[in-house]
Amino acid sequence: MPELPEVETTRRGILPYIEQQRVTKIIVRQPKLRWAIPPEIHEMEGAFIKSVKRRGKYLLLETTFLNKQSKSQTATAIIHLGMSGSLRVVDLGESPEKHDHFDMIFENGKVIRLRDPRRFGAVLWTRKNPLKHKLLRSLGPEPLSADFNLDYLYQQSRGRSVSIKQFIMNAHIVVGVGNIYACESLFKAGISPKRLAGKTSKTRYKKLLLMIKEVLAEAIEQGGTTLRDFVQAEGNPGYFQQKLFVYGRAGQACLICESPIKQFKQGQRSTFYCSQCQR
DNA sequence: AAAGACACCTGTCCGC
DNA sequence: TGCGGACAGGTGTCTT
Repeated sequence: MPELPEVETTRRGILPYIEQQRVTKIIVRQPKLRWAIPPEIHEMEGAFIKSVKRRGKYLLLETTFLNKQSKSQTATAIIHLGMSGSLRVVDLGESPEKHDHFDMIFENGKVIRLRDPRRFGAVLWTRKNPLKHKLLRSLGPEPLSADFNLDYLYQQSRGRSVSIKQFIMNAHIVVGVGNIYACESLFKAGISPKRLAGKTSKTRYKKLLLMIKEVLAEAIEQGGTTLRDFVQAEGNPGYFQQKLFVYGRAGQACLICESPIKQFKQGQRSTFYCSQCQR
């Protein structure tokens, strides 16, 4: 489900309900997600949410609490939504449904509920700096930051034999560019997804860089993309799907040149593109 | 180091 | 209606 804009939309959605709030109870109905939810997650009970951050598609809920020796301690819940996960704000007393695996209940009567039918998501708990966690430490730069710039992107691409689409979807190169936004960015940049990363000119990368930033920023503004069941934390759909040029439009006319949008597989993922507009 | 295949799991849709 | 198969927004891990 979620790419970076959906995760950011979720972050902004839950933030006002939980920042500085105290967790009163943690409920784990199904611990078997991508990795088992660790039992230590119950250390959250009694903790205050100090911040709600995001790194790539990982949500970071930093907490402070008193440990058994009554010493102030910090730990962070790391939450990933996988392909089908969502977090929403519900009121205490609302019954969980089939795939509602995890609840964080707050003193203010609000509940943050994780629903994830496919269970590719994760809820982890770390006392270290979360950015040094195994899953986060080797991630590439944030796409909307100044660290994701032309010199960096071009240098990284040299010597790479993968397609440019797979290259920009590699989280060690840049985080947050999933299948939808990879297709859309390449379309807007006029670049064929089949082009090889290592043989693409700096001029093309300049355009691509701008389009990745533009597409992601706009998708965040629109509240994410709703394909099937994505809902924001407050239960509203995202609106970016109304602006998709190629994703999910195989066989339909290109909105620019009217030639049919093509679909094929790259590294097990569907790619959508216009062979006229993208070279 | 880089690239490709595969794994995890459920729901939905399409063709017969 | 039912059934089989393909497909879906992600990404760590294992093998080459």
